[in-house]
Amino acid sequence: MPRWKNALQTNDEIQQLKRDAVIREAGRAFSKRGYHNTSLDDVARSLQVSKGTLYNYVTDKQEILYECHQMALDIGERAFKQARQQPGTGAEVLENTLCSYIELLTGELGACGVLMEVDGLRPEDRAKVTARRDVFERNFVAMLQKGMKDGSLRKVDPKLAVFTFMGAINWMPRWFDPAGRLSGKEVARQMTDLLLTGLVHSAHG
Amino acid sequence: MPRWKNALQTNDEIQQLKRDAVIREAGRAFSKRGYHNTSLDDVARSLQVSKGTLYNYVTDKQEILYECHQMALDIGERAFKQARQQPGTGAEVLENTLCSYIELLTGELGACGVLMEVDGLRPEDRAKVTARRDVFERNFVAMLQKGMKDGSLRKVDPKLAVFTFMGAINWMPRWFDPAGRLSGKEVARQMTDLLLTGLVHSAHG
Amino acid sequence: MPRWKNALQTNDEIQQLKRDAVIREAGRAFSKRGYHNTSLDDVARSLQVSKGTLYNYVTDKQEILYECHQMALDIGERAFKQARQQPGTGAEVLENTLCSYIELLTGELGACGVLMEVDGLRPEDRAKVTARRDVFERNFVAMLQKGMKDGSLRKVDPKLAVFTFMGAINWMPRWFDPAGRLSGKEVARQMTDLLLTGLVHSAHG
Amino acid sequence: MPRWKNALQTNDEIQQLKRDAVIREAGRAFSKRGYHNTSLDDVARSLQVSKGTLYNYVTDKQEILYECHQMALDIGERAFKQARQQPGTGAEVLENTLCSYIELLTGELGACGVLMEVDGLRPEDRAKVTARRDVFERNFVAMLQKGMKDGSLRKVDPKLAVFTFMGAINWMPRWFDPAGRLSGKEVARQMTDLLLTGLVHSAHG
DNA sequence: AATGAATGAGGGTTCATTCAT
DNA sequence: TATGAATGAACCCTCATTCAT
Repeated sequence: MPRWKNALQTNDEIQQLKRDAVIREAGRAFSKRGYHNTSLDDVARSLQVSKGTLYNYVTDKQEILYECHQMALDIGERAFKQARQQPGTGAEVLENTLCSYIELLTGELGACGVLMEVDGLRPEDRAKVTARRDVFERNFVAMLQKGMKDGSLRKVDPKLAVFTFMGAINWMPRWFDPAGRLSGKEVARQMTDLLLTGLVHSAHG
Repeated sequence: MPRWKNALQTNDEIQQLKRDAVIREAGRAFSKRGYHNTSLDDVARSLQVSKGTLYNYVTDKQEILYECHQMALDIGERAFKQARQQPGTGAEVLENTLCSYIELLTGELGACGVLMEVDGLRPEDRAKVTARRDVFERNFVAMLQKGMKDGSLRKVDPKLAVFTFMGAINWMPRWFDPAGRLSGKEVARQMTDLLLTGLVHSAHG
Repeated sequence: MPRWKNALQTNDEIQQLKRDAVIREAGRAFSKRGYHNTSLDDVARSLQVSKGTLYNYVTDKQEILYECHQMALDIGERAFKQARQQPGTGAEVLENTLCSYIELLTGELGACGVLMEVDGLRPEDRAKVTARRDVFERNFVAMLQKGMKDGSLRKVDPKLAVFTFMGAINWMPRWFDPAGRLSGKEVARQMTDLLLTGLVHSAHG
Repeated sequence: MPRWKNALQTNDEIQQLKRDAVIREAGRAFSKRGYHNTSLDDVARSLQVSKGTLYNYVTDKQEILYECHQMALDIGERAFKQARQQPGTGAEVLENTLCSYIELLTGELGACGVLMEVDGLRPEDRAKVTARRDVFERNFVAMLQKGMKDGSLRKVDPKLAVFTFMGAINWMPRWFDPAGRLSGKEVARQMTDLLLTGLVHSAHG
């Protein structure tokens, strides 16, 4: 049996944890102040290490941005997967998805605010990110269309609805305060309600 | 009678027009790519002049950003004023306001996307902008509360609702294409409907 | 007999007068704030013309500096010539020279302060100016040596004395105010006295 | 006992030494060619580092200028303090002061020539420098007046005398060569003598 | 692995100079 | 001749990145 019951992580794991910390902290800063507004000195200072140290864990700033995009997309896809596993009308699935997504984002606060920073990516990364985001948006659109088909959602322009929702959500890092009046769970619930109730077809029934 | 029926503008007017063009073009670029992502060389190239020429019309980059903020706030206030002059329930007033606001923004496309770039402002400008934006947000909140009082709007957290709306709206420059499938007027109508119907109390009647 | 008794100047004369005004005004500004601290916009504003107009009278900024140097050297040489025409001991000649020089400089206030700005000159001009200045300094040194020979001046290092005098004089534009307490003539008298006789009281006992 | 007898400097000391080197080198260049004539590229080249490196030690060019002013004023005040500690007539005190001041300046060659570059300072620094310089000049004037009162100095306009002395001294960086014919100490002695006793021979008869 | 000094490219800004009117 | 808009080079400054220790 391993000593310390494996509570001591291997060097590789430690490496990975530190790398994650860098990306997470950078993501938080990017979200709040913007990618170009944030210097790696800022990030290093937050982590109480020197700037050079960051380069032990990432190759450059663009890589950090890329990883942030991946994290944000991971979260979105996770929300989608979770929701799809539960049965229900299109409206119910959408509600679950949005609520999960928002709550997850309030937890990983850094991740979502970078979604607008596509220009900072290096071309090959941008292609990957854009492709993945397109899939995400198409899935989102499809989810809405399914709801419209089963009658649980009003018939609206699905793209416009997706963009509207994404805007409302992506704006969150600018105002959400984890230590504030409303918890992440509460914000997720209320915001979902706000966005959705308007969409539920029966509202006009 | 003046020559040319005054169709020829005076030098001062030309100056002003050029200055406006600079601010508008810069605003467009700021909105799409972000303030720090946009170099004045980019802006100058768009206008097909040299970078130095810009300085005949503005004192520095921060001033451009400030003017963009002012334009965006002007638009918001104009929308509020227009809506307030018409009678109606709180819900109706809100609907008019949102619809006007969104449509105006699609026209002045450059203006709205800068609203997140507060850090780039010089301190005294930031104070002015923040103050004005606070007034704007308070008015917005008050408008919601009035609607809740008269029963035309559901009772929700008004601040959260305002932030949600602002997010949806501020995201527009990232996807709206004036030459696209939907006109500005159409987008305004549909988006307002989407955001509001969820808020109308009667929806739950 | 010419019409108007020649009170009307020819075009060439007007040209020349304007050119002089440019150089004089620029010299004043260079003296007070330094050559590189002074933009041609500043000079143009002082003359209430536009910057472009200056180029009708001078080919570039370096030429203005060159002409200022020439003016300052003219003044120095004039002072020397005037003094040499009067008989007297070396001390008396020196006194006359210094006094004339200082007073002339207070009149042409712009000219003297540029003497330190040698680096701004274009190489060929710098060579000319340096050569002429060297002659001036050698004449100055020779004048001191003559006074030492005829016993009217103390034996000191003549170069050091010349540099000391030049420093005291070249510093004047930084503090002399034509509208101030002391007139140019008064300053010239007192400063000459101070430099020649010294500050120690007992020296005259 | 510390290793190497502390001959090895700490990092902080090295930092400080480098910062001093930057300021000193810049001061030398400013003195010889003027503040605006000197680019930081020039200074960096002199120190054989890149321009960006300078910014590890100073915040900006204006700070360098400010520190140069401080150095020059420090030297002046040190000269005053040293002289005041020794008894003697006003004339003797003045002689000691001038001699100390000049000699100190020949050592810190860079420092004195910047005293004319007040416009380059940022406003708050300029206020501090001006205030300190005013104190310096008032002390200087007071020293002269004391000498006039005790009869050891002639009665002359004390302000004019101070300006004359300052001009002679501030001009030094333009001609003094540490490797030249006269040492700093020698120059100090002779120049003080010249300023105090004057050039006229008969004064000592 | 961590540091901090050094580098160099890029962007904002000024200003001498040119040019069409 | 006078104007003022336009240009482009030069400079200050920031910051991502590298490297010796």
